[in-house]
Amino acid sequence: MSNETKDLYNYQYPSSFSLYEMMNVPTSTPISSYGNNGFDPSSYSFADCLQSSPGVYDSLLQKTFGLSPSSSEVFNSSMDQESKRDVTNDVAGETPTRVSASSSSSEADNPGEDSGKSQRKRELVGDGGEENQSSKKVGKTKKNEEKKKREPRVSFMTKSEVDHLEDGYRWRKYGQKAVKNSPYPRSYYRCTTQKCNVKKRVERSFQDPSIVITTYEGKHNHLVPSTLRGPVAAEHLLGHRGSGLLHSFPRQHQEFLMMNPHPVNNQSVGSLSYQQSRGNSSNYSNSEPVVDYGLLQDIVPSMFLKHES
DNA sequence: CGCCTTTGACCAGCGC
DNA sequence: GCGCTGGTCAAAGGCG
Repeated sequence: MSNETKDLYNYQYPSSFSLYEMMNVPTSTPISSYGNNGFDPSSYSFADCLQSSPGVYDSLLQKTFGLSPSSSEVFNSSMDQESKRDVTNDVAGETPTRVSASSSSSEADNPGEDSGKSQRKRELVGDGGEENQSSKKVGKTKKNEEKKKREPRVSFMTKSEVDHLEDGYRWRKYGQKAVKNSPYPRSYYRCTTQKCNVKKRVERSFQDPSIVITTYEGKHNHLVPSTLRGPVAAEHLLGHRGSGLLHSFPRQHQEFLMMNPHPVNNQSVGSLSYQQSRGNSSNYSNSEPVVDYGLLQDIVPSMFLKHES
C-alpha cells in the first residue's frame, strides 16, 4: 500500500452538490418528520454525508481524486481519527446527531472469513502445536502475513436512552472496553448471522451522555433476519428487500432514508447550496462507467445516476 | 438447550 | 523497548 493519504473531511468539495440531494431529503421537509430522532441533515458536513455510504465515498474518490477505491491508495481514516472526530468535534454545543464514515482497504472479498487475529487465536488454542507455548511469538509471525484490513465504517451519533439501537439485525456482544477519558464503556457487537462479519461499536458520548455513538463496520451479506426481536418485521421495516450498508443502520436512520425517496429540488440549504449550474461540476461528469451502485442505490439512489444522464 | 452478556486476558499498533 | 490503548477472544454464567 502506498502512504498517500487524503483528507476527505477537509477537502474542498464543489458546492454544486447538496447534502440534501445526496440524501434525497426534500429541503422543505421539517426535521421533525424525520422520525423524531434528531437526524438533521442540515447539520452534516458535505464530507460527512459523502462518507456515510462507502458507495458514495468510493464514487467520489474516483471522481474527485481520480482514485480507484480498490487500488492501493490508503486513506487517512483510521479508527482513532474518526473516533476522535466524532466525539470531540460533534458534541459540544452542536446539533447532536451526525454521521461520519470512513473507508479503507476493504476485505469484502472474504466476507465469511474471520479476522486474521481470530485465525491466529484459533491456531494457538487448537492444535497445541509448537506455537502453543508462546502466544506472543506466534502473534509476531502471523502479523507479517496479512496486514489488518478494515471494512468501510459508518458512524452515527444518535440521541437515545438505550445504548443498543434496534436495527433489525441480530448482534452478539463480544467485548466491552473502557473508553479513555470517558466514564462510559464502549461495547463491541458482531452480527450473529453466519458468514457475516459486520461489526458495530456502541459508545456513549462523554460530553453528552444522551448521545449514543454507533459505528458500523462492514456490510451485511444477507437479508435482515426474519426473526426479529422487535415487534416489527424486518421486511416491513426496511420497505424492500436487499442487502447493503443501509441495512446496517439503526432503524431511525433507515426510516429517515426510506422516508425520502425522491430527489430534491434546488433550494438553498443554509451553507449547503445546491446550485443550478451543475455544468461546472466537471469533476463529476460521469464519462467513465461508474462502478458499484449497490450501496449507492441503497442510500442515495439517484445521486450519481442523475448526473450521468 | 441455545443464545446472549460479562469479563479478564491477550494481542497489535502506535507514540515516545 | 516500553507503555498505552483499541480491539478481540473465549470461558463462565445468566436467561428464557
